Amino acid sequence: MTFLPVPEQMELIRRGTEEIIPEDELMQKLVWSRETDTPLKIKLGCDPSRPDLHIGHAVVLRKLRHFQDLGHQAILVIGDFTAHIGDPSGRNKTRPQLTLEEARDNAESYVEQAKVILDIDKLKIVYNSDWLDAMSFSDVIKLASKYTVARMMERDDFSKRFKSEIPISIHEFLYPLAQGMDSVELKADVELGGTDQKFNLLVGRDLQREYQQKPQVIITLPLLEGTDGVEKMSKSYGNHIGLHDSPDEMYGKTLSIPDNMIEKYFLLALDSDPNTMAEIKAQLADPAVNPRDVKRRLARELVALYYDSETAVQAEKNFDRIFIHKGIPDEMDEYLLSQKTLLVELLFNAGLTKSKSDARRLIKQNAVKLDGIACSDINYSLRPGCGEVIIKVGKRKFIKVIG
RNA sequence: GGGGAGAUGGCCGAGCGGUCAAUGGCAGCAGACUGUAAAUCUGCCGGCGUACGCCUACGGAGGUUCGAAUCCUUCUCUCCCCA
Repeated sequence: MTFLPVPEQMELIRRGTEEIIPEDELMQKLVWSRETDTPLKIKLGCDPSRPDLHIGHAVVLRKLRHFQDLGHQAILVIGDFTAHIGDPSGRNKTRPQLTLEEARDNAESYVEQAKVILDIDKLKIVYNSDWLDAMSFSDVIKLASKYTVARMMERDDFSKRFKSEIPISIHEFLYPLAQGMDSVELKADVELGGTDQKFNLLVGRDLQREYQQKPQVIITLPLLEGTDGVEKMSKSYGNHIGLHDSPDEMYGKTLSIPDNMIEKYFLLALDSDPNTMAEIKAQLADPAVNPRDVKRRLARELVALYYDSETAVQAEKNFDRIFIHKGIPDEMDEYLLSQKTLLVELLFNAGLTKSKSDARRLIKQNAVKLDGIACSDINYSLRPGCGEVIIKVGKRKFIKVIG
């Protein structure tokens, strides 16, 4: 393996990163790697407690992929043991603790999804329970003695919670130490993570020093906000664009992001090169260009990235038909009408509303349309023999009733 | 170990023993306007019934009362102060 010259490697590595700490150490490592023809060990920890990947996760996975493309050794650490502890990062509540078995099952699905981004054949996958589970209580105490409470409290999340009198469990202090031990175990050269992981990544450096290793360089990546443009993308906020979302969903959700997120999405979600970024920036600054069109390009390219360009064009067409021309989708679920059914009943049974009361509310609010005509009668019912009726609920829920 | 405060609907946060399905804010949903953007306006926002109705709910379990989210007992959990 011959490695690219360091400056060229650095250019790709820097793209879209928040911080590289310390940058000169990274360059030294790259120089050394090139001279000795040894790939660097790039560590990325993943949390298998929530295995549904979205394009927010993809940001850091893409960075790992960059390193793979540069010929370095990517190591995915499945945090099965740490998921068992519950990472407090970015939470004001303690996360649920999974059993090791649950964590392992989730990990499989995680890797399955990550395949879209990573070169799976060259990826090294390790489970941190392999070494963490083997530690004895006295090992843990010895480890814990290497860090102080004051240093732990430097972490923003902990100090905030402490100030606002929100509980912090002792085991949460152990989380960064456990993650740091992963770096020691792997002798990682570089560790990647979101900006919310900065503290944990830095602890890895400290612990490696304690264990007479060369400390890892840490690279943090910005957190991508979700479709609301405010909270970081997360399934629990309901603002995520899943890697496995259908092309239509992916396209539509992307168009729903606020305009001020367009640039960030091009950079982080699409991993655009500097030339493209300059172009996008210019377009957004140009009053003659409607930001919507830039966003449409974003949505198209995003779908093309995870599917292909043909699918992306189709997704755009579908979108235009449904939302711009107020048409109906090609495909929708069907509901077979076997007997006279109250509309309210039907909406609920078909899963279009979360309860019958909800269905009634929506009908009263003119949100339910039968073949394009709003129905505000909560007593309306359909009977067999009425033929095909397309029911639309709200902006995007459709069902075809066959009666 | 001692003393004090507190646990309310997705979150924050009000709540005089009856008029509380529970003020308000956020989030969410729908309608209008749009570009599934932003801003704005309107309505909804526990479940079941087309209404005045019923059921479930204010940390858990008991109790007082005609009646409790509101009072008492106890349990669980959390925070603060002192040691």
